[in-house]
Amino acid sequence: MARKSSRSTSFDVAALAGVSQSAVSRAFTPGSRIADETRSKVLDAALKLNYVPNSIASSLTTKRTNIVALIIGNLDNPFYVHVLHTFSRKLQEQGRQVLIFTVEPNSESDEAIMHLLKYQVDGVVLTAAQLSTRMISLCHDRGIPIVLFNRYIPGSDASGVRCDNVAGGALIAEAFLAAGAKNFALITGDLKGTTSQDRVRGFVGRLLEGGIKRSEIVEVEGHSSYEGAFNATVKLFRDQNRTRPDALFGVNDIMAMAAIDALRHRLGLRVPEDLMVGGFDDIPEGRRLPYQLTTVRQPIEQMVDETLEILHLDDPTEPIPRGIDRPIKGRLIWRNTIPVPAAYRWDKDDSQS
Amino acid sequence: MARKSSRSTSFDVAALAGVSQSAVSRAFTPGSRIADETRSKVLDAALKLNYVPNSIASSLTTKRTNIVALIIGNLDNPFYVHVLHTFSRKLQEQGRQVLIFTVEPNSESDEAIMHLLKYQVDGVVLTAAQLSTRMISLCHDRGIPIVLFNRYIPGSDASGVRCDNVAGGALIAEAFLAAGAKNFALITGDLKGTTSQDRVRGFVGRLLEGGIKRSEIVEVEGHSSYEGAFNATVKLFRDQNRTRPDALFGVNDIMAMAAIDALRHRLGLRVPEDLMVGGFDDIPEGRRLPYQLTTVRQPIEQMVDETLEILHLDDPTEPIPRGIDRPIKGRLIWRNTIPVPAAYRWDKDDSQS
DNA sequence: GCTCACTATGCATGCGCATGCACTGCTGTG
DNA sequence: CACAGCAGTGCATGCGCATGCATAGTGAGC
Repeated sequence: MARKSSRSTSFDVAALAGVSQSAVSRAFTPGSRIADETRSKVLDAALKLNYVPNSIASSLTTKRTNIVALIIGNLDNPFYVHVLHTFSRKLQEQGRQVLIFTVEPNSESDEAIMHLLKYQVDGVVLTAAQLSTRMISLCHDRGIPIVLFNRYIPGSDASGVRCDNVAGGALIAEAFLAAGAKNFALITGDLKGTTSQDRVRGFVGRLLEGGIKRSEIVEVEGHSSYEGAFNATVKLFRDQNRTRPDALFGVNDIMAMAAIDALRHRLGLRVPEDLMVGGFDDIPEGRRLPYQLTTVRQPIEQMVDETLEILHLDDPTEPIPRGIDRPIKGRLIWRNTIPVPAAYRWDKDDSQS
Repeated sequence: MARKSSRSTSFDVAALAGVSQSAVSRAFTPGSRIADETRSKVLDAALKLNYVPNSIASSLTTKRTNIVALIIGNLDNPFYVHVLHTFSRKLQEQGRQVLIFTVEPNSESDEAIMHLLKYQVDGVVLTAAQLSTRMISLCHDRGIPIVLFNRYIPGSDASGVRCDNVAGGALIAEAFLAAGAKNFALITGDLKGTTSQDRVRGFVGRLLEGGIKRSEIVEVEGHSSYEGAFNATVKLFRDQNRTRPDALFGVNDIMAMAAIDALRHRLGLRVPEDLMVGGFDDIPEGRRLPYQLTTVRQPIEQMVDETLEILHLDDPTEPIPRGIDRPIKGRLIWRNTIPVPAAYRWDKDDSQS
């Protein structure tokens, strides 16, 4: 049997049910005017014929595809996998689906945008990738809302939702200071990304307030990968002629975990005894026994909810929201890679949720 | 400005370029008869108008959406994330996109199928989820090829690509035997899934050949999660009145890593000195220093390639391939959680690729 | 019993593009 | 020089459905 064989249409169903094609259409359109009796006649016929409405065809008239594009640049980082999962779950609950566009981490996503425009998606979420402002207006002009997730483009009218990374970086710095650290180091991915940038800024800023003028900042080439951070850590501690850092901030959990592995298994140092480590994201892997990483939790659920709210998928007549910036506070999760100062002990949190 | 504002159509472009709408269509259709001069006139006009072909509309006539549905049940397992990534990358190279359908691990994906049928996808890949045979024929009847990835439904005419899990399980058993293990245990997820089933079968089968009649099999409730395996390991070694196992097979890397964490950090045992551990999948996380997991590598690239080959997306007139079963051999990767017997030392492999 | 208001339904049309067919004009061949 | 052959183009149509509009049917109110 060749493909495209039997795909019954609303006309087939109409014929079998003894009604008009419009009736079939209405039977499958919630909130449309149709008698219960007619609807069930239609549904019966549809069942017999294995009819499923062709949403491609309906998109042509409604101008809604119920598809949301998700541009994702770093599936190696479980944090973004979690983000993807959360979007997919929440959108499915609304009867929408995620169309994935994978791009090289930190590369331009302009090409992805050109492709997704073809698919007439209802909205775009961009995570972990760069984007030119021209593309933003291309989307806006065509009435497609786009939200940057955990990044922003200063001075553009693109809307975005992000963790308050400056405040988050400061939380780690504060934890280090409270735990009595003296010499600070930081490992980050590409500083072109606003995410890393802000975390570094928040961290260094808080240190300055604490009277620390100097800290070692290592920018890993490429994106924020485990391997990059591992090698950077080894290098950092091998080349060291000056005093060894006693506090290391990995700008995300993956990098912090890589640093811990390098410290323990390559450099023979103990965490947190010889050196404390802080991370960022709170990925499930960091909660595991070998790590028990102290980190800043990004409230993914809330961030996704805010993103969907800005996208306004339910009401395409609304003007596209421009220039919205929703920084959401993260929360410090005390575990075992930073010694908990007595003053903080009450809110140590090791929960899984 | 309201949405849906300016979305120019092929007619607009045609008008500006001074040609007919058909010419515009042809200008964007590779391999279609059009003079170079006309094409560039059209492309110029299109550029001016920010025209992008509406692939939804074209799908209506061509009956091709260039969308492939991927049903995925377990994004917590990096293996499947890698699978997703590979599919997305390879499909994008062909000008196609992945539409994601996330389902609960090991739950029915029948509902997902009903939804994806609406989107008129060109093909379906199903990973890590159950499926009724009724849904298979529903897809087949409508001319939509579906390939089961790493699972199969015995006796159905669904096609599938999978790692040869029986042979893979046997590889681990063989490694254990060669390393001199005497008492065997195995931790697995839901045995309803053919993947776990086969790995267990291969493992136990090979042990029998080696004269081992008995091994401890622990089936973790729910899906193959880290947490489940961790708790199961603790329980297994605490409740033990008999001789302690000296070889533990985690039916996938995540579970093996969970077991290692439990053994080391909860039970105070050393791996591989007190007890050797084998995994399955070869996820990047298992290569890291704290684990260096000996495991069976699933050749993802090849499996994805075979899947795409079976889907035959380029040639929708071909009959749908039915009942194909492509078991692909995995390869044992020697690392450090099973002591390498002298006879095997030559092929120890620690490469990252 | 008659009209009004409203519900339920059908008819006709258009969404944006691909494509079969007809037509034009041009090149090459005998 | 005549005509076949073909590349290039436009016209018309249909893909499957949603929806505005017209109409038939129903019940309520006087």
